[in-house]
Amino acid sequence: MEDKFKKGEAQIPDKFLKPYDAQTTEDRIYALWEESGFFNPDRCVKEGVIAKDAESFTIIMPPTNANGSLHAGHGLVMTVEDIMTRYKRMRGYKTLWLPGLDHAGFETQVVYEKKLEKEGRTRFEIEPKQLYQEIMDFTKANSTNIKTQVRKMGASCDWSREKFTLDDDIVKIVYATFQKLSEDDLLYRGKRIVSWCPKHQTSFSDLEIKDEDRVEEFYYLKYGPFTISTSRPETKFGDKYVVMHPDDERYAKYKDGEKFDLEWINGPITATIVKDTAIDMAFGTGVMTITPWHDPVDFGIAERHHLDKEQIIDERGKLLPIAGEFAGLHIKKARPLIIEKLQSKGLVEKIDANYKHVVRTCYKCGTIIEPQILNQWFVRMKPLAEKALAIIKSQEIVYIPEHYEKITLHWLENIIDWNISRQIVWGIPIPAKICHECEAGYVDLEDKITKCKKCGGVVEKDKDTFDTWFSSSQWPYAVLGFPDGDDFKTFYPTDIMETGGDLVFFWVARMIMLGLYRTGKVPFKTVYMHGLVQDAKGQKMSKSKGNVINPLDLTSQFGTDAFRMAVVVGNTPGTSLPLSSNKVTAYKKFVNKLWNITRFVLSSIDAKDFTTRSGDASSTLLGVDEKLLAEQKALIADVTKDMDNYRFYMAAEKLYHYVWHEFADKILEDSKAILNGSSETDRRSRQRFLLDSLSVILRALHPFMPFVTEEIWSDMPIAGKKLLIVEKWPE
RNA sequence: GCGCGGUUAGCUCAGUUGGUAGAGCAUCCCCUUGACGUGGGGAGGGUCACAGGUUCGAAUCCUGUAUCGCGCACCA
Repeated sequence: MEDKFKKGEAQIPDKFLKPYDAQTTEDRIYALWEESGFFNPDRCVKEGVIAKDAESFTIIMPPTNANGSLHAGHGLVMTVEDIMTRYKRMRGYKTLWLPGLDHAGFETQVVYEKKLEKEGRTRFEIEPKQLYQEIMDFTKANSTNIKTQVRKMGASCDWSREKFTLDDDIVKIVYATFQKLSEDDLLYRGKRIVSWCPKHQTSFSDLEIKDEDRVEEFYYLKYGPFTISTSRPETKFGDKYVVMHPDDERYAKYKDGEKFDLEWINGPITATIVKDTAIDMAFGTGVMTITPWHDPVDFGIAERHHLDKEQIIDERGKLLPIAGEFAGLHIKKARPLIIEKLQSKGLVEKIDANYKHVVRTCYKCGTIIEPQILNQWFVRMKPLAEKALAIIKSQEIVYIPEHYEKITLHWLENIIDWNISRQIVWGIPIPAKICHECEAGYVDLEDKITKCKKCGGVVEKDKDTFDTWFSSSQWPYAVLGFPDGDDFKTFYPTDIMETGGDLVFFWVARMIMLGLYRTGKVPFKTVYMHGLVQDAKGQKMSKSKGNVINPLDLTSQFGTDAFRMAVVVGNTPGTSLPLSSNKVTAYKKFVNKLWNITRFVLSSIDAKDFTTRSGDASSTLLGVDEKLLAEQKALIADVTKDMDNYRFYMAAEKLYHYVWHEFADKILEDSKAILNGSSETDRRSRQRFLLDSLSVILRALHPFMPFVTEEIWSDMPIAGKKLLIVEKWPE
């Protein structure tokens, strides 16, 4: 090894004679950053590395679900947001990246229920209070784990400001919003048809429903003088209204409100004719019977005509006494038996076995959603959506990529009221009282109401909890201490909301609406949607497919810097990203390349002669090096433009290409001759250029590869240097 | 049905106001050179899905078609 360096005069640190060891370096460097306090913008100002009057730059980290460990998607989030944060910090902004954890109501409860299932237990046998405590313990245990993992990713977020969605101050703000919505008549409790999952025993908003194409049997049944059709004969017990279009000439002789008797599943009934324009004359026979309790369209018709509504199926999916001999049977088992009976009575006209239609299912367990009429809290969305629409159209909030704007506008224009009640224990309890007698509900933050204002009946606490998105949609202003906190004044509105495209309605649109509603300002100026991480074959990662990549496996194998480069390069916002270990390997080689470039550069100079910064009197560059410097400056300017326009994939690739194929392959190779040459001035000029270039490269790569660059920086012979994390971005 | 995307080298994808098609990986050939073999030099490989249109000029803009995704809404 020694003779290789015989011509270099300089002594280089021993560590450069060995390969870069990411494992031991990363934890050490992260500890160094944390001790420095530079993740905290206040500390940066205090230490004099950021100007007191500097402009602020804020990213609120999407609160991580505290119910498991990080997956590859989190790895991408942490990487992209850290790149933005480190870049802005180096540009001199008062930079805040605020981390948080989400109790993730339903999601966490589902995870915990699976755990219970494995232990042979079920949530329905556990006292709500105990269940809450168990899940809280589970969440806390996971939180510690997750925070360690976020650190592993190199996230330079301000841990001193970390928040949890169940923190007292957050809950207080969520409650205040609930009350304000009520005062502004934007909140109501209503007996409305909601989407109910019979397995999870809770209602959902329209977003938690997944449509699924199915081929099923479609039954044509005789209903008095009519033929009706249905895919769900098990709901038909209580059907006593037969509906047709008022303009349908085939049925012109029947009048609205006319009654007639007929033989039905369990005996003779009296039916009433209803005329409604919701009927599609071209579909089936143009006649249908309705089940208002279990179908949204039927519910609408019943509401318009003030018809009776009867529950047929209970919360567990079993038939109620109205089903007569079938009562107590699960609908799945009951269907063939009901058809059998109908056939024996001669009421089945025909069965179409290949009926294609869409079934609404629970997005989590795939169980068929059973619409039910329930008393729930709803937020009137139209007025909130209108303000959001205006703001988005005025470009006060910019979407990257752009097309998410159109998708959002479309959703907002067709928005329906938001059911925020969930029948699960894990969440923020709804601060309201419900009347035992008449089911009226009252917002009651101070626990004062004791009697129903309508009927005088006894009231008790609402047992439901908020939809977790109701609290997370208030996250940006809640975590900053709205309305009086200093942070709120300094850092709100935030600059960027960086998240996955799958949350565009669930979270982003609702944050905009509630942010505008509570603070009168947008919660963020830019929405940046990263793509979903897929496996090497381009398939979505899922636990059931077994192709989930744990980012920590990759970082421990290849180093965090390599992982970060792999998820950034080639990842344009909004498109999905296939991740393979091949790609990570390629960037591990790049880390090694940078390491060896340093080894060459440091061994090429005489350190004691080069401890000053560029621009120093002794650093006059000769023509060739001046030209190289100009090219380098052009590259950096280009990269800076990419950074400012959120084209990180491009910035990273350009730097990679420059460092490897320009600086290493050409400049370093050419340098060998110059450094060996007889001209002292040529040699000095080149040495100066190499050292300055390495300084520029390290600073430009730092947001992408923070660990290895910081580690190398610590050995750079530069006078008055600080930690690289707070050095200036090159210009 | 309505809406939003994609279709570029074997694979994964870039291509920033229209100006001779790019990268990484893979393949093939050559090379122990003061750092790095986790390296260096070089090569092959694309009618930019298809058809029209605008233009001096189109991967890029417009129209249509095909095809693959995704989202939303639904008819009993």
